[in-house]
Amino acid sequence: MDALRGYGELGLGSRLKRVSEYMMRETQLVYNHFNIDFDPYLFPMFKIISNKKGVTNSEIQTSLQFTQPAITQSINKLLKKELITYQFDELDKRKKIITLSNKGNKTLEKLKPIWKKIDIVIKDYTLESSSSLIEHLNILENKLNTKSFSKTIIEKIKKEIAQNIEIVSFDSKYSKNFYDLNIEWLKSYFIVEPYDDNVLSNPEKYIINKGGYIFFAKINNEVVGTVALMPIGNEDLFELTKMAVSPKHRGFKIGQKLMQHTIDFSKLIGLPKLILYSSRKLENAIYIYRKYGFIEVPVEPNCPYLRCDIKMALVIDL
Amino acid sequence: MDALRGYGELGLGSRLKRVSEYMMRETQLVYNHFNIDFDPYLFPMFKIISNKKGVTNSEIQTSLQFTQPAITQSINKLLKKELITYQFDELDKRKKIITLSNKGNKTLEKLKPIWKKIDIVIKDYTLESSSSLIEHLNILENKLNTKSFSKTIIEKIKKEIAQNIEIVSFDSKYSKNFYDLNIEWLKSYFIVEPYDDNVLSNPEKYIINKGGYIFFAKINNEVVGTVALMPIGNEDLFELTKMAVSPKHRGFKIGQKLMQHTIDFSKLIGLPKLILYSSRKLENAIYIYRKYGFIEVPVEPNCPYLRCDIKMALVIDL
DNA sequence: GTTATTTATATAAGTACTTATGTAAATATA
DNA sequence: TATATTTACATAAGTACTTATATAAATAAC
Repeated sequence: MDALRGYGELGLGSRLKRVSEYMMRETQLVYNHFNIDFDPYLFPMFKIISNKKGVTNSEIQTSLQFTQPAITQSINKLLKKELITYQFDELDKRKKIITLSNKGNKTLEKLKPIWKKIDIVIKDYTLESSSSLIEHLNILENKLNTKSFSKTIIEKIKKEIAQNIEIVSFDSKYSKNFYDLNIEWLKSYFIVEPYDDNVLSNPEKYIINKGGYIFFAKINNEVVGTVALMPIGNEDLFELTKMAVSPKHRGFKIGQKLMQHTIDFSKLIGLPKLILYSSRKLENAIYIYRKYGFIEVPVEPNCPYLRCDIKMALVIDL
Repeated sequence: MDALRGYGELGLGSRLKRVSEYMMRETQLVYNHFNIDFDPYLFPMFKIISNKKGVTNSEIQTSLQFTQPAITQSINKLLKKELITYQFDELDKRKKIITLSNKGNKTLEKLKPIWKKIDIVIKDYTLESSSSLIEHLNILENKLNTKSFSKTIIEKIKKEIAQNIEIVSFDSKYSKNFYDLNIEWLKSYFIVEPYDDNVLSNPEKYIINKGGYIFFAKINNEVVGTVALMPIGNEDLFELTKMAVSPKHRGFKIGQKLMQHTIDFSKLIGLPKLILYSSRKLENAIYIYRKYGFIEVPVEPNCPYLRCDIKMALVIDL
């Protein structure tokens, strides 16, 4: 099947190239997945610039052993992406002193955790003793064939992020987050009813002051999801509502974390039952509701939301 | 110095690429050195075509795991170099059945000994146990930095060729070789005197029948060099003359092999002394003459060649 | 038995480098 | 102090791939 492997040491050059190109492509997929505008080929240069705080074209060249035009071209790409800036050396006007831009520093911070995981995975794949370089390549390619490099990395990162989700209670400083997170899915799936806008704009008035609760999911201090418990009529009955996750952070099981927290909290304060109104359009949400034990019940005619076509209930085992 | 090395596993992709490109460039230098019109990037494809005797574009593609346009483009390059031919499959008119051309087979034969040496050198560099892929790359790059890959390969091949040089005595079938080999250096360094052309065209008449000897150096049955011993006046005195090595095969110590053989032969048949006429322009030749014990003697005024400005003699220790 | 899909190959344009060459500032040379 | 050389960077064009798309023959679907 794989002719190159059959050629042993003779095919080493072509093989190194193949593995390299595979890893580059896969790393690009990882960057794309996390919406980072970066390019694996720019890694060595970007790393040098970030390490040395002020380097010239030719300094990079001697560090990397690429040709000088390759460095110039990469610098131009980094400039186009606005990740670096430069100024001319005052003593030697030919020299361009290159540093990371603000955007570059921000991107660097986003890249660091990814690089960390890449390093871990490659170490996991390659820190194994073997009797020849070819054998090491075989080991590496076997592992890459079993499961794609990008998938492995992405899953590891997601897992770590999921573990670092923090759930916090309402604070007025989160009011804007509460509005933004909810208006996003409302706008994209339905039309925003005036009552919606009122509640979302004044969560303290409509939820907290009426004895309700709002929780937020945070990753590295960034608010990425929310959910609310709102008392309705009967003192013991609460509606689970206003659940939202930022589009950029979907796929990290943030919704499930919020749901688990809400149920745990309800148990803690002794709420016997939660209900919720939703729409069958929101398949992902319904999936989570069912997964956490919500069961479909008949929708009453005077349902509070126009978009509602499903009602679910969860009896809490106190 | 080498930033990429400092980045460890994280820089693996870029590093594999760097090593691969280095090996490709160096392999190209080896092919160029031996005047073989071939390209290291074409190796995997060419090898498949030569192994399978009749393959299609898509068969190559599945064997190599490159993209299909890459295969089409390489096929076009091989066609341009006239190394392959193709014909359409009779059952499926879309399929191009590709085979090596005559020129391709000849090139393959030239390539095989080079590939053998490349394999040996890479094995020498990489068949070493180590605890990680990165460490293996370090070992390889260290060795490649010590001495260039191309130089190592070229030297090994030359050494082997030098060991396979065969010296044979005159046979009329070598007459044309004798002429061609000598006329080449005569033309490029001097003007061909009528007497030269006569002698070179009729070696049997002018050398063999007069009691002289001609030897030829052969590599794989190809005549690559020659030298003659011609009796002059005195029965015991012979002139070493008409020494020539094909330009393509210079650097393999063929001249030295011919010289050693001539001296050994002279000893065997009891010649006490050899003389030769040459030109100081021919530095490489003079170097060999001195190396094998020839000592400069005064040039007589009636020197047989116009170009002659040096006479040398070797007294043979019988 | 026509139509849709798949397969085999070709073409076009883009990318990340390369080699070759150009330009301007700095430094060495005379 | 004028001129030659070196250094720092830029530009142009080529290469060995890539992705996207086209085309024609073969096969499947209806």
